[in-house]
Amino acid sequence: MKQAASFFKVLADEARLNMLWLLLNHGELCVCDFMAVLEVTQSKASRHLRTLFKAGLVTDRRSGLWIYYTLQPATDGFAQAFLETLSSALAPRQEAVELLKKLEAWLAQKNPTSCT
Amino acid sequence: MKQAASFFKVLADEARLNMLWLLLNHGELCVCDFMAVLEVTQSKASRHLRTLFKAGLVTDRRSGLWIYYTLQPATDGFAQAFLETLSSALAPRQEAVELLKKLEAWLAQKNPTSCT
DNA sequence: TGATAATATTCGTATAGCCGGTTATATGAA
DNA sequence: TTCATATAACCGGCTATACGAATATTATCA
Repeated sequence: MKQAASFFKVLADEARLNMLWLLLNHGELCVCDFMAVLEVTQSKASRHLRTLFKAGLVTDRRSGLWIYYTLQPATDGFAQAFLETLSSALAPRQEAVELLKKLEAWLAQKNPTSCT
Repeated sequence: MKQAASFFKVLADEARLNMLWLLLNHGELCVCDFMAVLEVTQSKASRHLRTLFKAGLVTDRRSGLWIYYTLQPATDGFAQAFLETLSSALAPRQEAVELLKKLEAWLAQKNPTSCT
């Protein structure tokens, strides 16, 4: 039960929910993608991604200067079930749809070798 | 998204998860039932039940001195989906099964007119 | 009315979590 | 090696939340 509570603590933050939502719909994203799409500071983006990482919900992969984050597949069964529910619960929401649009727009115009 | 985050904040506490789990498996319970089964102080039991109430997850019904709490049916759709997932995710857990046993034992020996 | 039982609320405190700004680390390029 | 970029980690400050103890509220009963 304690474990369940700490899992929900990880979900209990808007920034982290946004990040999970993006990752649920787009394989691999780097920190600067989150910064751009969610309009958060580097400090904030990195911090929350590490939280997700420590919780075992995402993995990272370094490629040069950039670090890509991905959803960690089926770690837990418990987490798996809730992420699926989360995905379907968010999908119909206006706000969630907009976020994905914003992500696509950002990726389309992003310089593939520089974040700035 | 903000709304989703605050929903998970409500779930992000062991005491509240325990309470929801009991309510998912047993229609109506009064505050002293939670105190006995979860072995928490009156203050703690009442406080967390009010939190669930304010979040719209449970309703209350007064009968004499006692106040009975029940799951609020299908308020939200969002909440509904997660409570179902929660129920199936917890069901196979040893700890959760034990809690239900403890609840049954308590209800069986409980004096129906007095908590003490 | 007074006493008692069940529950809610308040109070003071302690802990946990979030934040932006700053610094440290790692990588690649000149 | 030096410089620039991307990211992580650290540092105070602030806010939110949890807790037990004490108190208030509400309902019942004598």
